[in-house]
Amino acid sequence: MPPASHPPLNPFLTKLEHYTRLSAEDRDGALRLWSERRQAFRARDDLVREGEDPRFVRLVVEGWACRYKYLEDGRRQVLGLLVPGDICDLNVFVLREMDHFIGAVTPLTVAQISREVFDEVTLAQPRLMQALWWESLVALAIQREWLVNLGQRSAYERITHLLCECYLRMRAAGLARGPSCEFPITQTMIADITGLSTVHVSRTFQTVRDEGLMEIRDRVLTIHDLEAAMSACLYNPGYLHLGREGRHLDANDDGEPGARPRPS
Amino acid sequence: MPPASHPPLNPFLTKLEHYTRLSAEDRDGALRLWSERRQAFRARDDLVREGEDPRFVRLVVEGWACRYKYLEDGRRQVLGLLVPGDICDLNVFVLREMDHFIGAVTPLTVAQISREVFDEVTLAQPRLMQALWWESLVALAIQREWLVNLGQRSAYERITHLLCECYLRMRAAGLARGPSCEFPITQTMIADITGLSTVHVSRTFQTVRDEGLMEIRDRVLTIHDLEAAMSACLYNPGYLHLGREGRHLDANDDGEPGARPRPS
DNA sequence: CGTTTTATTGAATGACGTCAATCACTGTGG
DNA sequence: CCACAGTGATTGACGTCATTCAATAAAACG
Repeated sequence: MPPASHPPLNPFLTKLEHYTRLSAEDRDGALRLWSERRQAFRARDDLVREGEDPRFVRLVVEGWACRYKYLEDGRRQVLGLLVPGDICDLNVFVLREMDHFIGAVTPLTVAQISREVFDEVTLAQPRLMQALWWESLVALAIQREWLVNLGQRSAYERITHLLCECYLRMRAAGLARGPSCEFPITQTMIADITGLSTVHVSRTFQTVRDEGLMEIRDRVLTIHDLEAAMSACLYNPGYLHLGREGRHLDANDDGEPGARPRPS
Repeated sequence: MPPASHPPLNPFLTKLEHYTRLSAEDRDGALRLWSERRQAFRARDDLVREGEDPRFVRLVVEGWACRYKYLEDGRRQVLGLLVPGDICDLNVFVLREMDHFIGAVTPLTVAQISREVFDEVTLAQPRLMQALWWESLVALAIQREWLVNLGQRSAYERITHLLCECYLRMRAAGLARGPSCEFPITQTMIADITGLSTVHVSRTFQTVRDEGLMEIRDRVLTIHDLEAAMSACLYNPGYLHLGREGRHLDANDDGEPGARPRPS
C-alpha cells in the first residue's frame, strides 16, 4: 500500500492495482475512462431504471450508489453497493433490458463512458481490460457472499459482516483512514440489504456497539477491533480477491525508482 | 419454439437461440464446444474446489451441478444451480483462486473446454460470443433474484419461486415435457438453497402440494398450475431475459426453408 | 420552521429453528 | 435372502429469533 504522504490517489487506480501492476499507458487509459463526461445525481435519484436499455458503462467517481429491486407488493431488496472506483456493468451492452434499478445513495458523480471510448481504451490496453474483468468478477464474488449472508447468517452476523466488507472495500480503494471510513448508509438501508426489519437492525446494532466492536457516527464507520469483528461473523476475506492474483501480468515499465514491495 | 416432432435438440443451442438466432457457422462453433473432451463425475463429487486455480471452461452436458460455499462452522449455502446447457465461468481464467466449490448434484457429464479452443471458436464467431455473454449475464441475473428470494420472501414464496425458476430454465433449454421436468434436488438441498431448515422445507412444501400447485415425484417436478404458482410467489420472469433481446443480431443465413415465426 | 426521515423503545405475535423420534427407500455385503 | 447402514422425508413438542404495530424522540431537510 502506498504511503499516506502521496497526493490522494484515484480510488479506481488504487483498486485495480490490487490485481496487477499497471504500466504508465495502462494508467493513462484508466484515467481517460475516469475523466469521461461527468454526470451528477441527487441522493435517491435513479441512474438506471428497470426495463431501460442501458447506454453507458458508468464509473463511480464520488458518492455511493446501490442496485436494488422491488417486488410487486413494495418489498425492496438492495442487491449491491457501489463505492467510488466501482464500475457498473461492463457488459451492459449485451442485455437490452435492465432487470433492476441503480440508484444514488448519496449525492453522486459518475463518469459516463460510451461504448466507443470503452472499446478503444481497452483494446489498446489489454492489461487494463484484464484488470477490469477482475474488478467485475470481484463484484460477482461479493454478490455470492451476500447470498451466504442472507441464507446462513444471523442478524448479528449479517450486520457485522456487511460493515466489515464495506470497510475493507473502502480501504482497498484507498478511502479509509486508520480504522475509519465514510459510511453514508442508514439503518433503513442496512435493513434492505440484510433482509431484516429496521427495528431489528436498530436493536441488533446496539449490541454490536455496546460490545465496542464498531460504531457509526456522523456517517463515518469506525471498526475498533477489526479482528474481533471479523471473527464474530466468521469473515473470510478471500472472496474480495485482494491478493494480487494477476501479478504474473504485472507491468515493469512504470518508471518508478525502486520496485514497490510485493505483498507476500 | 420448434415443434416437438424434431429430434431432441441440444439444450445448449436451444437456450442460446432464446437470445439471438444463430447462423449455421455459429451452430457449428457451439457444437464444437459441446463436443469437447468429456469428463464424468459421480454425484457429490466436486468439479472444482475452493482455492484451486481453474483451468477449463466447463459446459454441463448431462446431469445437474451446483455452486456452494461453506462457513467455517459447517453451515452451507448453495449459490446456484447448473442444468444441462449451462456454462460455468466464462471468465474463470482471470481469477487465480476459486472462492467457492462446484459440485455434482447427480451423476454428471461436462465438456471440458480449454482456453485455446474457447478463444478460437469465439473469435471466429462473434455472434456466438455475444450469445455466451448473454448466457453468463442471465446467470448473474438469476443470482440477483436469489438474493431477493432470501432477503424478502417467506419460506412458502422461496420454495415456490425456486421451483418455478427451475421449471422455466429447463423449459428454455428444451428439457421440459408439458408441465413437467426432471428435478433431482432433495429437500435437504432445497434447504441449503433457500436458507431454511429441512424440517421447515418439508412442512412448507406439504402445504404447496396440498394446494395442488405442484408436486415432486420420482425426481420429476410437475407444476399443475403455473400461473397460480407464479402469482403465489410474485414471480416476475423478466430476469431470465428470454425475450430474444439479441434479435437485432439475428443471423439470416441458416438455410431453413421458411422463416421461423418471431415471438412478438 | 414545519416536514420528512431516521433511530429508538415496548409489547405482542408469529415464523422458523432445534431436538428427537419414526418411517420409507436404497444399496451393500454376508 | 436377510441384516445393516445410509439417506431422505415426515412429525410433534418446544424454544427463540425476528417481525409487526405502535408511539416517541431526534436529526436532517428544504
